[in-house]
Amino acid sequence: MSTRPDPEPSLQDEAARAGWLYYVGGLTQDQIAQDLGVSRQRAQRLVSRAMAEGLIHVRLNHRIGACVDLEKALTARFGLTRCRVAPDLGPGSDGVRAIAPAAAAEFERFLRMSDPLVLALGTGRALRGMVDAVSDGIAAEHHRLVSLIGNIAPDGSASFFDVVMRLADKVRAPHYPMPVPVISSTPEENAAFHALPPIRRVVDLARQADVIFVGIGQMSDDAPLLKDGFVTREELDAMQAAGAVGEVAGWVFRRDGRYLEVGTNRRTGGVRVEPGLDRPAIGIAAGATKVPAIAGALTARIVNGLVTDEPTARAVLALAG
Amino acid sequence: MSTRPDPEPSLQDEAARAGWLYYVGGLTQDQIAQDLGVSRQRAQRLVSRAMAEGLIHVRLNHRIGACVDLEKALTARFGLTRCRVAPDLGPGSDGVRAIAPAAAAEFERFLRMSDPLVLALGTGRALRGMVDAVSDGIAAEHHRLVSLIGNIAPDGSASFFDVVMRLADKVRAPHYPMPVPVISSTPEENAAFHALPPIRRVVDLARQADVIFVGIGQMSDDAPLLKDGFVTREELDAMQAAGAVGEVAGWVFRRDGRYLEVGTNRRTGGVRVEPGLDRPAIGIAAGATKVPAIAGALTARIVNGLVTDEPTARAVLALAG
DNA sequence: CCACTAAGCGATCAATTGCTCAATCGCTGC
DNA sequence: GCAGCGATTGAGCAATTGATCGCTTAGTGG
Repeated sequence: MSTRPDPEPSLQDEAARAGWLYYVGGLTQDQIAQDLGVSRQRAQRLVSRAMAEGLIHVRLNHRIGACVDLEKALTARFGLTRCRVAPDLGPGSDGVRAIAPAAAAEFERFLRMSDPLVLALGTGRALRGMVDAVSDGIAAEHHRLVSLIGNIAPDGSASFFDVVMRLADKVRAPHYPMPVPVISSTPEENAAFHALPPIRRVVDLARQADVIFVGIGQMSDDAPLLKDGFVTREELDAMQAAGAVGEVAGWVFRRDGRYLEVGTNRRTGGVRVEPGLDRPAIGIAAGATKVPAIAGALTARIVNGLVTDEPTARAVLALAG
Repeated sequence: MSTRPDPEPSLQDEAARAGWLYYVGGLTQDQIAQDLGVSRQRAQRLVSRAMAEGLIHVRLNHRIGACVDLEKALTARFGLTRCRVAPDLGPGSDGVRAIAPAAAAEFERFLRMSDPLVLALGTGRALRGMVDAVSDGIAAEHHRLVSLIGNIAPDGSASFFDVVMRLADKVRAPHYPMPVPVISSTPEENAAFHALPPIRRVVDLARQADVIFVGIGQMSDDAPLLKDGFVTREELDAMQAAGAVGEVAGWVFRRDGRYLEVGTNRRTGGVRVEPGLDRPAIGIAAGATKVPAIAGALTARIVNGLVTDEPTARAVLALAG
């Protein structure tokens, strides 16, 4: 119908255009096919691809009453500076899916600030989801992104630690990974790493971060630290016996949010998030198994802000009354 | 399935939740119906309502190559400070639909700035669309919104002029309407209005605006000024004979962007956007009939930024080559 | 040069969705 | 008290959509 003189649109361009016509324009896939001069099946695949690759962002522009109430309750109970509760996505669904857009929006608030900031980040699935949901094209060259946690895994795989890198790539900000083992095999090895001047500089930068975003891990039998091979079954058992319920940036804490003095905490690299900071320290976490961990981190004010979902928020309040 | 203890969710809450489950969660309407405990038809109506009421925002997160090229070409040709070109929504569609999200994003950039700004706005369908697409919940109490154009219509209807009010309502910013006739019946009446001290204060505020957002109207036979009854057929004919092609905030200009010295310009209230400002003056406009008007406003630098759509961008470049 | 693999394409078909219509509900005014 | 009126509801149905399958094509390695 409309003649398009596109010389050579990339596949992504075509997918984006199809998604735009479908979701914003409200055209049917048949019309899109006709407009783009392709078969209907191809149009359908383009639309689906646009969504899958995150070319189309969908955000909820209404504060659902029940969620606002939970935010208020959490803020009051734990004295939070920021709190967002995303609506439930239904029983079968993944908490990370639900909180990723809200977490991204929260993060973008800081990205858009005009004063230069140092933004410190942990790792984990929740943060990964957040980064994927951040809009690209927000230029943030004036901010610095620094990792709180080491990027050397026991098996050498670094795939899980590119949160800062992926983000830096998206927003074109300088970034500072933490080139130390997540957990060294001995306290001495850890100390040796941290004695090196280049690493000291990264650590100092992370310590002076203006804003902190971290996931919160549980220390139950399905602990991420165990699944990813950072702690052994025996170490986990020992720390559980010592009261471990959760972990932030690899540092394990008890039910009341106090850090353990034993176990892998003596060998954990990177920067520990100190309780009671006056700067924003936002926890991003959702899921039934994380409830005690989240409650602990909030109680001790390891984090003073929270992004979570509806069932988790309810459970945390029920647990911590 | 999941038990929801919602005491009394409002209709909007329910719609928002349904939309969230559908668009973000990817559930089918049957599942949503089951989850919310309503019939499938009701779920479908809630989802549709969520979209219609703008509770769900969809944004394209990819710069389509062809649009980027047009932005570059317009920027180079007219020396613009900002330029956004939204993809075509297809032949039958309305240009305003296409540019509203992009315009809103542009506007939100300024809203989010931490320094207090004076933001001046015109009127028109394009600005109205932009305002509707602005996310609510961006607190902007520190900015001031001021209208460039009078809010007294010949027939007394003010429905068209609530752009600033609607916006102020959304972002909770103080706002300053311009309580003068859009176009007075005599130059003397206009002068009398502008001599009043309270009006002088609003005018002064608008003159010192840090950022300006305006629509661009055409002066062809379907001119908005004529349709809305601000000028008579005879006045339009006379101004067309004098070379009128477009209008910004009610002030009529010629093909080269110079303001007319005749016609209603001698009686137009409010603040004229002066050519060549050093502050951002963003035009929001799309549509085949507006092409000469847009080209004129760009040529004379009445606006130094533009948000438009793909076919309009092509046409403007073709005309002003 | 040929076999093999992976990716993309179009057709068919079942599931999902959105629209129309008649019935019901709740409210207003007589 | 009841007729009238608008809004809301559920049922049925047609259009739209997404998945599967076999086929073709392009690229790879022997």
